[in-house]
Amino acid sequence: MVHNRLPVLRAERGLSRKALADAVGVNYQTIGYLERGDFNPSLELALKLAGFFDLPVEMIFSLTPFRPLSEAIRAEQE
Amino acid sequence: MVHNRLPVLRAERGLSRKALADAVGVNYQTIGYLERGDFNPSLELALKLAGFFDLPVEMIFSLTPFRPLSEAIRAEQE
DNA sequence: ACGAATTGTTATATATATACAACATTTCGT
DNA sequence: ACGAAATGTTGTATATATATAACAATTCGT
Repeated sequence: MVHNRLPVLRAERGLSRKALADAVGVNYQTIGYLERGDFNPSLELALKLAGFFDLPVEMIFSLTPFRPLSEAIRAEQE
Repeated sequence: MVHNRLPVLRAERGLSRKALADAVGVNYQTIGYLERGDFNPSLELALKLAGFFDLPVEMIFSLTPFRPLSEAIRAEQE
């Protein structure tokens, strides 16, 4: 199972699913499936999403659960 | 289409396809398909491969063609 | 409070990734 | 030079990702 930070990243930029879907060239419902964890993106889609958010793939998708970004930031400040 | 550096990385470590396949938990022929570009790995497999090689996904898989590692190293030395 | 946009969900169809088997060809150790 | 391991390739079967449609529920702008 692959965990993802799509909902947070999308929310942070105030994007609708449709807007994100258009940006990476997939159907808007595909984004919904991904956010709900119904399935994982293909590698190609993952790379496009990483490109769009300008983040490494690993910061968006992970084999182990993500810490909430808020926590991660606090931890980093020690 | 996704480009990949699997053949180089595997060769560099003197691994057989079977050894790599076992390490990431897939059939050895799946590695063959990937190296030949017959299809792309799932995101899950890509993350496992990145973990195995201890490299970011983007250094193994890319939407744009890779420069040969040898060239990339020379370019970096300028 | 209204309508419009967004989201959640279900269903169907197609494309793609993976497993597995079988076999020919190539490479490698001794 | 021999056998063993590794590779390339083809075919079949199954699981998963994506597109699309349809609709109910929710959120948002005005």
